[in-house]
Amino acid sequence: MIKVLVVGGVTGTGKSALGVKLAKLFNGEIISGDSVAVYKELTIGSAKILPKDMEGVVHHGIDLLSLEETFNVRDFQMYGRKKIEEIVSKGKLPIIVGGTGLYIRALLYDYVFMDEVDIDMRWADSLSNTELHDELSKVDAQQAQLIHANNRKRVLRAISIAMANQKSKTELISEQTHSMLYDAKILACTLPRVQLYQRLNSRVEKMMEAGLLDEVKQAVVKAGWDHPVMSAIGYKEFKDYLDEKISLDDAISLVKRNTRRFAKRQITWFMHQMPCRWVNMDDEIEVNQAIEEVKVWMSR
RNA sequence: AGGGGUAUAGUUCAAUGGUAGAACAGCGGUCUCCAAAACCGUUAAUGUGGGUUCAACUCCUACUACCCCUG
Repeated sequence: MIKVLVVGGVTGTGKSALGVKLAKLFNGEIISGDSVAVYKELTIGSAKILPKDMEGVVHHGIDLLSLEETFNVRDFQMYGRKKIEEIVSKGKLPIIVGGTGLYIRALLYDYVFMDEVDIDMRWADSLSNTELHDELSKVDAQQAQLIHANNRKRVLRAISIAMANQKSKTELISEQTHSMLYDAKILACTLPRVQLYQRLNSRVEKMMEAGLLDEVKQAVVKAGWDHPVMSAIGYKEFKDYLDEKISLDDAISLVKRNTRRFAKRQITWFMHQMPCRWVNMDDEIEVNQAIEEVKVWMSR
C-alpha cells in the first residue's frame, strides 16, 4: 500500500513549516490540501506558504489556477491522486499539507464523485425549505433523514444527485467501502484554545498590514463576488465594507471571528472524520515525538 | 458639590407586580464536488443591603458604580 503522510489540522498552527521539515527528513514532496491556496491571486488571505519558506521542497497544488476558473473537491481528488502517483514513482514520499478536511478525506478514502451533469434546478427556486426537503424524502429518504431542511444547499445537492443518476446519494455511498486507499499517517496540528485564538487574531492584523485589502479589491475585479472562493474567510467580510455598509474595523473583527469559528470546525472535523495523531504545536517535545512516530511508520 | 438618569448573560437590548427572553460572542455537533462553504444544538444574568407584597427585574429606601446637566 502506498504510504501518504498527512499534515492536517487547524489553520495558523504551523502546518506548512512542519510539512517542509518532514519533507526534508523523509525525502518528500508536498501536495497542498487547501481550497483557497490553489488560486494564484489569493496569497495573503489564504496564508499561503511563500517560496522562501519552502526551502527547496517541491510544492504541488499551490497557484494552480486563476480566478477566472473554479476548483472543487472532485478536482482536488483527481489532482491529488495523480500527484501521489507521480511522487511515488520518483521514489519520494507524498505529504499532504492543508486544512481543508473534506478535500483530504475525499482524497484518502474511496469517495466517488459522479461525472458532473448539469441539472436545471430552477424548479426548486419557488419551493420553501420544507417543501424542498419533502421532495428529497421522495427520492432519497435516508439522506432526507440526515440533512436538516434548513440546509438548502445540501438538500438541493442530494436531489440533483438522484436526478442526474439512476442512483440516489444513499446508494452511491453504500457502494463504497469507506476504507482508506493509502497507508496514511495523519498528523493533526493544533494549539491550546486561548493561544490559538490569540495567534489567529494577530495573524489577521498582520494580513492587513501585508495588504489584504488590496488583494481583496483586485480579486473582486477578476472574480466578482459570485465566485465560490470569494465567500472564503478574509475575502467575503470586505464586501460590506467596500459597499460602505460597515466600517473597516467591523470587517476586520468579522474576519477574526470567522477565522476562530473556522478553526473550531476544523478541530471538530479532524477529531471525528479521520484517525489522527493530534500534535500540540506549542510543545516541542510532542512535535518531536510525532516525528519519531512518523519515522517508525515509514520503516514499517 | 447639587439636580436628573441608568444598572438584567461576556456584549447590546427585551420582559402590565405573576415561568427573566432575544441577538451576537462563547461552547458542542453534522459533513461524499461552492467545504475558509452550508447547516444544527447549547451554557450563561436581574449591582449590594434593607423594606412593602401571597408574589419584586418591576414599587419604596440606603449604598455602590457609570452617564448627563448645573456651578
